[in-house]
Amino acid sequence: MAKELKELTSREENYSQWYNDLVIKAGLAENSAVRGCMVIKPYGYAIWEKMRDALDAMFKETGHQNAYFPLFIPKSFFSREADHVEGFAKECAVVTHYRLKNNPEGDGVVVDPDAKLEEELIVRPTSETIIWNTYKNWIQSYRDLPILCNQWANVVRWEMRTRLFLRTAEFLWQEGHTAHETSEEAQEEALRMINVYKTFAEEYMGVPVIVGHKSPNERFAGALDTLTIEALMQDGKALQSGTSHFLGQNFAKAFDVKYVNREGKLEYVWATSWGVSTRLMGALIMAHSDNNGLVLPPKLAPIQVVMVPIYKGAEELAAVTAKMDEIAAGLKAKGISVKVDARDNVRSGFKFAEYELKGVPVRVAMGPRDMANGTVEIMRRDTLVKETVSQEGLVELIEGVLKDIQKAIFQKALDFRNSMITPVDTWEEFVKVLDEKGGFVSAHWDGTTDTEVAIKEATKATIRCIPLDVVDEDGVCIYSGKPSKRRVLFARSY
RNA sequence: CGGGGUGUAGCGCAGCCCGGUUAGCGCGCCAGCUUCGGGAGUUGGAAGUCCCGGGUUCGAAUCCCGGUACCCCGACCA
Repeated sequence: MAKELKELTSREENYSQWYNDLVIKAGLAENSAVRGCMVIKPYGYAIWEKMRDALDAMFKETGHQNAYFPLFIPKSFFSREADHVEGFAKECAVVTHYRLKNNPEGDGVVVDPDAKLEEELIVRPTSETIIWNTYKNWIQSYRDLPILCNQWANVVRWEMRTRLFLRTAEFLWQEGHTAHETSEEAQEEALRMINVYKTFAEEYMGVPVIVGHKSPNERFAGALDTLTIEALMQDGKALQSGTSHFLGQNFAKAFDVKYVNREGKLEYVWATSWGVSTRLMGALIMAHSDNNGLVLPPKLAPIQVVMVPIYKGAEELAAVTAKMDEIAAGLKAKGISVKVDARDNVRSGFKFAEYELKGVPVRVAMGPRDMANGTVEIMRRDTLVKETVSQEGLVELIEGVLKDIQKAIFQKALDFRNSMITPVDTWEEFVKVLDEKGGFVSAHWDGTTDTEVAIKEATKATIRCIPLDVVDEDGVCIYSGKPSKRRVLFARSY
């Protein structure tokens, strides 16, 4: 394996290839036999579980409950909201039959033509329609509101081009679907949840994000407003990492969901939906990793501390691992996840490289010299700096180092991100920055979809968002020269 | 869906152009000995429907036709 692991291509050569190799070699995921789908391996799934658990706790903290809705959506449900159909029609997997039979003309099986469904079923690309069809039965009065549900599920979108984690045909996600009495309440909910995502991205993933509104052109199909968190990858491309939508009464109208309000009158309910997916895994990998492999934030690392014994012979190994087990017990008591790797079929140098590839935040190595001196060697993954420290007070030291790594990788990503937001005022500058520097470009835009589309065609850059904290400032659109009231963020993106 | 590339042992590849003994190499795996503070050395061993189907030929990993899967680039999208 030694040589093979070294073959991680450098980021500078081909970022996409590097990312793909890293995902596969670090044991996170691989392509499945089914076109565009992925197999998430145990180590990758352990990271997803960490993310899922942290998010789930935050959803519950904000008053949400989990539920589960069907995988299959009758075609007729799907077509009730016009914008929604248009947004998803091109990428739906469709179930047309319910039975196979032995091939009468030879080997294998064929679809039984007698088993054609009356109405085709769509494999959910998102669940608004089936959920709103259900909510119709749940809601009659203002006393039934709000409904604050989330579901953890898989969805299928038959994308033309796929990339591990970033865009797969099937992906895992959570989708929140809420129903409210008033427009204001629904909008507050949408804002609350995008801020939950921001907190999660920054405090757990260590990935700084910009919160803002999508332009009308980039909005979710069927939404009145889409809020987004936009992250920046190390190659200067943006990644939409989570969205929260104010759906207005569109789905309530499409599925006829009315409630009796406090004045005794029938009214359509107001809705939101919000989601993040396994794409966050891609964000995590691309935001922090280096040419030695993954760099995981301690809060999401399946293994936070790995202990590698250095020894000659079985006796020394036993002695060193006994001491390590003792230290590990102390760490575990503090809630730190530790692995003592006492394998004797690979050498310690191999283990070092392996855990670096997997992004384990802290490595502790101990050999006979340390045993004699009462020390250990400790290395942090983010800086790769090694230090020999006393075994005395080691648990507290490691606790501190983990916190420090969590902070440091966020700060590093934040500094990089901030250095990659470039204000420009002319079209020439705009094109130049996109081509030569990348990252976000802060520029005036006249607010029209025509201009946005023209810019996209000319440069491949899209409006990532209109930041929530944008300050109003008079200017002229970099493309059309028409007046503009504020800057928006453009970038090339995944 | 268009352009380019790849498919040969668990993994990474050579061989193919120019058909010809028993299909090789590195890593990994199994056994032994020596090693062990940054991806060990050595000796022996196991492991292959050469992506699938058809064709040409005395003979096909190699040539021809068809299919299929994956990767990169583009259009589309979270």
